[in-house]
Amino acid sequence: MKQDNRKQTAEHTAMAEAAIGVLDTHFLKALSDPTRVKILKRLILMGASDVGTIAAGLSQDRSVISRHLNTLEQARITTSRKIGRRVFYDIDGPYVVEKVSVILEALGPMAELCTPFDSPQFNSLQAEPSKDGAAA
Amino acid sequence: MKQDNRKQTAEHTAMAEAAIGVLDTHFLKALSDPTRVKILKRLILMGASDVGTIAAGLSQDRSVISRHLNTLEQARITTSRKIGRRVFYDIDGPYVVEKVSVILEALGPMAELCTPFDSPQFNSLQAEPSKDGAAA
DNA sequence: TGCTTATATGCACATGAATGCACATACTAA
DNA sequence: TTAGTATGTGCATTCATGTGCATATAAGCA
Repeated sequence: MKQDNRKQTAEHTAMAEAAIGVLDTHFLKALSDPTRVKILKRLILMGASDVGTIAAGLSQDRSVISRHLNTLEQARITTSRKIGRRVFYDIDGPYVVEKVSVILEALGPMAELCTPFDSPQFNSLQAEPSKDGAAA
Repeated sequence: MKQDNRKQTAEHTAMAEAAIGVLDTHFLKALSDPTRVKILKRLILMGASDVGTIAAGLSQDRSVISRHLNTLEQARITTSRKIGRRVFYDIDGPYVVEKVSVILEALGPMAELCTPFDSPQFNSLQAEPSKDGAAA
C-alpha cells in the first residue's frame, strides 16, 4: 500500500527551513569555546570590564583574551567601548537572549515532529493506524 | 563615595553559575558545523534515514557523513538504530528542544542583568539615581 | 561458501583555531 | 617631546577538526 509513513510534508518543510535558518553557526561557534565561556562568566560577575581586568583571572595571555573578545564581538555577544587607552567589553544580554529565544521558537515544533523513529516502519506493531484517526 | 555601581551581587553570581552551567560546549559545538546542520535539515525533511540516503544529497563522502552522525549522536542530538546492515539515524527532537529550553531559562535574566554598559560610570548623566526610585 | 552491499575505521593530508611571544599602535601623563 | 601603560596585530607553533581514499567489519543474498 505504501502509505506515507511520515506525516511530514508542508509542516516539516516549513519547520526545516525555519529551524536551519536560525541555526547561526557563527553565533553557536562563538559559544563553543571553554575560554570564551569563562570570559562570559567573568563579564556577568564583574560587569563591563577592560581587557586587562578580564585577562587577570584567566590563564591565557592578554592577547589571546583580546582575540577571543573580538570573536565574541563579531558574534554580537559582546560590545566594546573605548575609554581612554582602555577598551571595555560587556555582554549584550538582550541580544543573546533574543537570539536563543528565536532559536527555541523555531526548534519548538521539533519536540513533536521529530520524535525519533516514530514512523510505523520502526515499530513492529504498525498495521493500519485507522480506528480512532487522530488519537493522542 | 565609591558606591557599587553594579547592582550585581547574589543575583549576578547565581545567574553566572546557572548560565555557564548550561552552556554545554559539546552540544553547541555539534551544532556549529555547516555540514552537520545540513544533515539535520535532511533528517527533518526525510525522517529517520540510513547513512547512504543522508549522504546522497550531500557533497561529502559517506564516511565523512558517518563521522558527523557519530558526532551528533555523542551530543545526543541524534539517535541511531541498526536494522539489518543499515544504520538509521534520527533527530531526538524532544531532547534538543529541552536542551535549548534549559539554556534559555538560565540565560533569561541576562536580558535585564546584562544590559551593556548600564553602570553609571559609562553614562555621563549619572549623579544620584534618587528621585523616582524604580522608574521604567 | 562466496559475492554484494552498508557502515565504520585507519591513515594521510589540508584547513582552521588557539596560543604565546614580540612588536606596533594608541592614549595618558610629565 | 619623552616615558609609560593598554590594547591589538604579525608571526610561528601547536593542536583540533574536517576531508577523502582505501580497507576492515558486519549483514544480507545466491
